[in-house]
Amino acid sequence: MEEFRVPVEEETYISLLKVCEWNRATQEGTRVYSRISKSTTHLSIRLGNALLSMFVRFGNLLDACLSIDPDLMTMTSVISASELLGDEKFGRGVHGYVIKAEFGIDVSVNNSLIQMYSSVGNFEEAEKLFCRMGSKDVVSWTAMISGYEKNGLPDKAVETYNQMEFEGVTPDEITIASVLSACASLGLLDTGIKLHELSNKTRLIEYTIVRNTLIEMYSKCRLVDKALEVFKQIPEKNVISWTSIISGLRINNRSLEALKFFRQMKLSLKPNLVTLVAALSACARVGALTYGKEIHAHVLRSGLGFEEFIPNSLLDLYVRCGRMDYAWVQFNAHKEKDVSSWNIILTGYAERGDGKLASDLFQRMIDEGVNPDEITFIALFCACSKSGMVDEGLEYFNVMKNRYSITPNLKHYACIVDLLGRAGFLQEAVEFIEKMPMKPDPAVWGALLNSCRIHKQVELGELAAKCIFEMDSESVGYYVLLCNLYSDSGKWYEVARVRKMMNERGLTVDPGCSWVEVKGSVHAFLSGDESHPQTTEINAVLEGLDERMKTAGFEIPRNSLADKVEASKADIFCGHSERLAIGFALINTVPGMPVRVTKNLYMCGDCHNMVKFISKVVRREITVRDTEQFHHFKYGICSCGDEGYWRRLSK
DNA sequence: GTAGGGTTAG
Repeated sequence: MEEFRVPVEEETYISLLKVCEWNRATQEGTRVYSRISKSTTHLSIRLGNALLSMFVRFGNLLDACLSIDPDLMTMTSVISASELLGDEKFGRGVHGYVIKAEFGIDVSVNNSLIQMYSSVGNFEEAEKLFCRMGSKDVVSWTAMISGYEKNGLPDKAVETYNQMEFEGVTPDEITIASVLSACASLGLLDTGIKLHELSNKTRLIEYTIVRNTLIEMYSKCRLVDKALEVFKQIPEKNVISWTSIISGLRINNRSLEALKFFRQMKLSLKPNLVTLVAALSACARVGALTYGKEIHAHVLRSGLGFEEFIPNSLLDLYVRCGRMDYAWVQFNAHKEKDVSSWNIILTGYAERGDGKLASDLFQRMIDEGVNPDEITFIALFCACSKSGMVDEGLEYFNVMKNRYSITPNLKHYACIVDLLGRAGFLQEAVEFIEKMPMKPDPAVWGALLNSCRIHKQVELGELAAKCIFEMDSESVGYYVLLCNLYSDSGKWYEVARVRKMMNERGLTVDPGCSWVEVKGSVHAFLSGDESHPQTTEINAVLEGLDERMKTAGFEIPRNSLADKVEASKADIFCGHSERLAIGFALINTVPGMPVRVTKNLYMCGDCHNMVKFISKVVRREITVRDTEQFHHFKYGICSCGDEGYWRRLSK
């Protein structure tokens, strides 16, 4: 840069600073700064802000602060800049300056300080400031509420909101949005509904942000139809409205509908990264490989292929669709792999019951200098459990605590109970639970109950169930497990008793549903649904296969449609919908083409047998991904160890 | 004349 020969106007400095800032020209920028500080003793606010903005972009906050004689507005900018960069130390420095320069009575300055402290998780400081503030406004309250909400303390957020209401402060749309978000994460439907009513009364409902968070709240409280209703009422839906409803449907197991909304959205709006991640997640849940690949092509074309969560979402898509080949291509193409990338691919092998490969991968991950996190170990425990690698699993449990200093949480304990129990070490599993340093939750007992089902240990299973229902009598999954334990053990009277209990408590099991992709689009099959136009043909194919199985000397699986006496076998909650999906795929695809099915429940033993047989006689590879694992059928053999490790043990 | 604080979706 040339020396300036003429007196330079402020405007010129500002332009120069902007050029340096945008070109990240640190040295030149610093030279301009030193020239400015030599040529003038007084900085105008505009010049100060330009300098500040440049230094902030360079990450040099100290210079940023020293370069100016800040006023109130500049102070708030500096504070929010330090929050943006997560630099609490600097923020504290500014705080000190605020006190010295007597800015401390300004509400806005204090609000930004509260925000800064709570966003770095320093609630002690934020609360202290908040309490000491002579005059608080709605922004101060909202800063506290959203601070709690975003940093994992949603209950404190709701509490603070109640306090605010008590003190007679009127909330605005941002307050409502923040507290609704907290209700969403807590599943506080009652409070959420009250806020909805309040929004109607105060007309705050007119703000799209309020409706958007209502969509989130209702979705997370499992009332996705209510969310749809709110969505329809938004006159000008923005990207967040669409993304909220797409992910709302996704988390309520309505991914196919979610994709429908995604398509519709694209007619009028451009999806952003968050939308794309939600859409990819929906694709992954229903095995929509072709559509997912289209999105992949689209993100590559628009240069977003390696932005933020996109690479890992794509990886997850391929793993869940059972395409480990694509998954590896994606994994290797992604240069900035993080621990999640490794976790996704590890989970893939865990779901396939490939403990050996998972443990090799774990070693590779360590060798490449990636630090495992708690999810890594959950994946590892699952892999070990499904492969019967008990000793290895227990060893990882020690390694996790001792080498990686990760304190086991309830999920880890549940995994270990599963590891021991599945392998038949039920007594050890019980002792393990007794020695836990915290109160076992329903999931821990659920792992034991599942093991009891596998090993037909009715009495111990009943004990586990009793512990579960004392804490959680709402989750249907545990009733299903208990029913299956009884039915596997031939205790029909008990099965009927549990089912009656479920009815009395108004609990229903999701209907069985299977998805299959044929010629690029996904078709859904509900168990027992005969409304599909090709039902007759599908049934004919399945009956034909039944015949062939009979001739081949197989035990004939019962036909789900003719299934009248329900509580008579281990598969009462399977629904057999995968049979319909497979039948449909066989009719509509060319011979030899692999069939990939995804289902929302566990696959029962009968279906497992039947699919094994089908894969043999029609000479097709058939993949069924159920809620627990992948079953890859080929030549009459399943990848889960023919009948699955746990199935063999239970015989 | 303009500017600063709290803002929803993964």
